[in-house]
Amino acid sequence: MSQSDTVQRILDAAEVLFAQKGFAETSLRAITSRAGVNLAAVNYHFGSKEALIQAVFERYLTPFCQALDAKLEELEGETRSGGEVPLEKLFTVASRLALGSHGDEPRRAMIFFRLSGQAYSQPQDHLRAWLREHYGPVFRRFLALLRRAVPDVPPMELFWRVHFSLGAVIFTLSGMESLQAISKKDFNQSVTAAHITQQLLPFVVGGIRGGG
Amino acid sequence: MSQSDTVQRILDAAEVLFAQKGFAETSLRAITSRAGVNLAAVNYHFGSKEALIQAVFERYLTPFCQALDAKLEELEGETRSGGEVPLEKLFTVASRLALGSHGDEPRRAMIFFRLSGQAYSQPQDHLRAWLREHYGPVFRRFLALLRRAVPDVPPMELFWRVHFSLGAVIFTLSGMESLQAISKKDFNQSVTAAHITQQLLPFVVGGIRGGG
DNA sequence: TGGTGCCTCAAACGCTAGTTTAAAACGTCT
DNA sequence: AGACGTTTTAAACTAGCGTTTGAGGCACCA
Repeated sequence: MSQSDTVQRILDAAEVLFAQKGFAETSLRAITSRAGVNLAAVNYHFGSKEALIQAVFERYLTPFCQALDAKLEELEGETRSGGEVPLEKLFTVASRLALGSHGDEPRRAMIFFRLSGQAYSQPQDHLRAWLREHYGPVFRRFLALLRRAVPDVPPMELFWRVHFSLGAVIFTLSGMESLQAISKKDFNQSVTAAHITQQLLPFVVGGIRGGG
Repeated sequence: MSQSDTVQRILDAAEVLFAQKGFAETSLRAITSRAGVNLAAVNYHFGSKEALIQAVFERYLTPFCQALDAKLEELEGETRSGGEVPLEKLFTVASRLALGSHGDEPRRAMIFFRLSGQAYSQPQDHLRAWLREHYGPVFRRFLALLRRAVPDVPPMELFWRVHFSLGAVIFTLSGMESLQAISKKDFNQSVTAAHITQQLLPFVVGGIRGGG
């Protein structure tokens, strides 16, 4: 078993367990047991539990943000010759990337949204600060394109509405499995990632534009 | 120190600390220390930490849900003679009640929204199930009025959009203090509860109606 | 005054957590 | 084959957790 193998197995196990039970409620013993590695391996390879949490985020977020950044640059290029990117297209691009930029099934995206939800509801802002520092620029780039897509919405209100949208996405996907049960019971219809994003798009677009 | 005094002091301390640091990260020792009572008092008066968490929710939610239920009944009465309650009015009523049904400043509402966020991102659905069981009927009553306010939105989509809205609210108010910092820096404008709900209303209304 | 419930208190219990240690195993190069 | 840096292993350590215990305090009524 090579080094990277152990590291990857730990990351895989941690990703799933953190999403399932939260950071505090997931013990290193549970992670290493699931990964089939020794308990001490986490502290050996990552240094601490906190560092492991950051590593889990980094492994997912870095490819996604690189892909998003490239795509946004492409879109900026298109609009340099006048016009702006439609609101729907911006969100479609982002969601398609979030769901499929890793080559694996969108199940991982779900797992990761759950993680994000827990990161945000976490008190200590170590993690939040770290996320903002590392991935803030892409977010601001997205926001700039957004501003040109809805020029009639004042920047201040747009800022808030983007956060509202983020909340809708993360919160919903965080509570997926319970919502899945409700939805199945009330509407006899199961829930897929594609299905949810399909529902999300009109809501977010309507919300950003504002109503009333 | 009378009994109810100790109980209330524990609830006060727990409410703040749970919101600040989460359920798992808040120890009974921290709670009793802040409350100025003995460690064993929690297990004596509430039985367990889990029961204390439920008690915190109950103390807040019961008055709110009673007030909301009464208000909804009143609205139903108005519409019995034909017509339906406008979307804006439904949400205005709900938000006003959430912010002011306790006689104290809306700061408590913020604390409570943080709690809700943590309850939802929590893995064990003991709490979620308990909340649903106790306060589900009011929610369904609200949903029924909503359905009549936007008859052109299919029930399935409305169901999702309501959850998206809930997510927007809880997520935003959960991350308040960090958003406060950003907003102050970028827009030189501080953030109040009234201000946020004012921003939320058009977003939620637009989102529920849907755009695109 | 003595007894009866309710409450408080300091101390301890059992347990699990993250982390550390030192020896053993492994792979690689001379 | 032997030495060396890296990785794995089992075991222990320290700390903090929720909970329990039994003695003590306090108000109230006979």
